[in-house]
Amino acid sequence: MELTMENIGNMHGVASHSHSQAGDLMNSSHGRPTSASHRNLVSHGRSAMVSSMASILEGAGEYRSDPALSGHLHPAMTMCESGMSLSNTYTTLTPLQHLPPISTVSDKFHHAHPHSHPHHHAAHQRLATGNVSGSFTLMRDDRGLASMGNLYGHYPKEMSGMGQPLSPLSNGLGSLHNSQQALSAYGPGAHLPNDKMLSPSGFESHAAMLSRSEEHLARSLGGHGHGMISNLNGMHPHSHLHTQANGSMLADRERHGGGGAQSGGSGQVEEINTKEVAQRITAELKRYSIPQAIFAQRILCRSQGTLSDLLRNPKPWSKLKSGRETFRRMWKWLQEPEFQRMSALRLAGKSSTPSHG
DNA sequence: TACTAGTCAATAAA
DNA sequence: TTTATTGACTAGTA
Repeated sequence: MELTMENIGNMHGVASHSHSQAGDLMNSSHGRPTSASHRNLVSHGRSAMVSSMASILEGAGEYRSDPALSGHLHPAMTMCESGMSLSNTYTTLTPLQHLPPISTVSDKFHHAHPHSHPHHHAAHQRLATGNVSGSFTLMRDDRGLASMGNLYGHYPKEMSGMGQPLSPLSNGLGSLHNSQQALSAYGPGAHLPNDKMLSPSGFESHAAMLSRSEEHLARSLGGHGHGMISNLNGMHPHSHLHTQANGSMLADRERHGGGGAQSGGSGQVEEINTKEVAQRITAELKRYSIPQAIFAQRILCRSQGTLSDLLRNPKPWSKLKSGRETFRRMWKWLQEPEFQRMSALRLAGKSSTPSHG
């Protein structure tokens, strides 16, 4: 565990100076967005998490709410530069170098927009952190998610609107309410190739698989997890909460992969329910008052407009090509525990204030 | 060459 | 201030 921290810290060190576009975002793009909205949350004193998240967006260097967090936890940091940072985050659990995800894509970043995005050069600096696997996945849940539950449970506005009992792992699944119908209207053809992820049969299948992944968390969660697992296993196809935690967004990925497709359900994914991911991301962003621009830049390495479009008009996984990477990142981000998500956002912000000191 | 997919930057709208 | 929309560009492929 400690080793992990060291590794992470190591990553941190490496990444902290490899940033550039993220910093560029904060420095030149908006400076300090959401300062008003998020403060709203903070003022509520909902949770250190919220304040953290808020501070992340606020000063990008003010993040002082949680020393433990700001201390050394940024495995997910700027996935843009580090690219596979997140993937590695899970490597500890399973060999997920299965697909050529972020690394491959980030590889494109170099030449993606050499004219307008010269700062992308940082992308290839993606540290060869193949060993920097952050096994936080297990260690943090115990306390991390525990507070997460409260965190979400404290959320006022969304909660009032959602009116649904969020489990510690719900991770803001409030959006699922919408997703339900959204799924129905998923594109012109509701019966797309990836429709299987929604089909009852497929549901049970992947639901079972998911249970495995969730089980990991459950174990860490202790008692909390059981309920979740039960839910996942039950995965009532008729229930409005059909989409459970992280896994539910995934199509029956391991179904055909088994071991190759990240049995842990934390890293690699064969298929992602883009609609669900979009819904959840949207919900999370709202929950934390995270501007699309910030999330898009720091987590996805995309522009605000792109993110907006993806969130509003997510294409079916089967129709995606290189665009899958973007959704993978979103998905991975959702997989992250709250504090790690913050780290990801904060990281960029942290490095975005080099000239500050 | 034409088409598709993914993205960005600018701009409009809330 | 943030989000949504749009036109244009680039890359990959048939």
